[in-house]
Amino acid sequence: MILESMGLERRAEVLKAIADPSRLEILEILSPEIRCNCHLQEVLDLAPNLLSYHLKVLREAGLIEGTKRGRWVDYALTRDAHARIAMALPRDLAP
Amino acid sequence: MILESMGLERRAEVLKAIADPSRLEILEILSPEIRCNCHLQEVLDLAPNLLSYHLKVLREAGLIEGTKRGRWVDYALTRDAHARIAMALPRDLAP
DNA sequence: GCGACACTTCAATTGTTGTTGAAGTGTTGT
DNA sequence: ACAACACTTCAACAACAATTGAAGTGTCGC
Repeated sequence: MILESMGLERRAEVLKAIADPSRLEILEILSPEIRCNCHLQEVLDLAPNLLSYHLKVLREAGLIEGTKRGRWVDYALTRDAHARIAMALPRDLAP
Repeated sequence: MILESMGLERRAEVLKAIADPSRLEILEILSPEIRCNCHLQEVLDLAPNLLSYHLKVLREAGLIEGTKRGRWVDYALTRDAHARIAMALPRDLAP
């Protein structure tokens, strides 16, 4: 995907993905290191299926990706998570 | 308001405020210069009351402020709009 | 293979947000 | 004062997102 060509709608989608307390927390847990779903489960106090839902939202926004490892799934930030967020922010208002 | 003490909920609120195509556009119009509501009206193609609604959301997030000038209202980014957005973003994921 | 396990998906409900049309507030010009 | 104007607020509706409980997929150990 070419990040430069993100329209307003797509940018809003990325921002919506991070505009939720649980998902903010997930991103911050994943920011320094890869973590399995089970670890998120312990830390976050969410129903398993609800956690799955939030992970899906983040996946569809292109911010995280999961790789299966046996019964578990290891989640990590995508390589361009930073860039996607940067592109989504209002121009000249990024930190 | 002490920006450092923004909890997850409050941070998510700020992000929700900017996670909308119309509001992204408003912020970018306001980013270089102060603009009256009437100008936004012309540019944005939104019903007047709907524009008012979106401006209110941005106001309540502390990102813009309006000052009355006769029949019009001049809107501008707040001094700490940048900082609020920076605080709201997931740590270590800001550009 | 079978049952327990870890997670995901589905369908249904609830809760929030965006949008609309009508009424309200205050300002300008006559 | 009055009417036209610029914007805001209100109440109602539609669209969307979050949450729940139940069913589904695939993996591990016996």
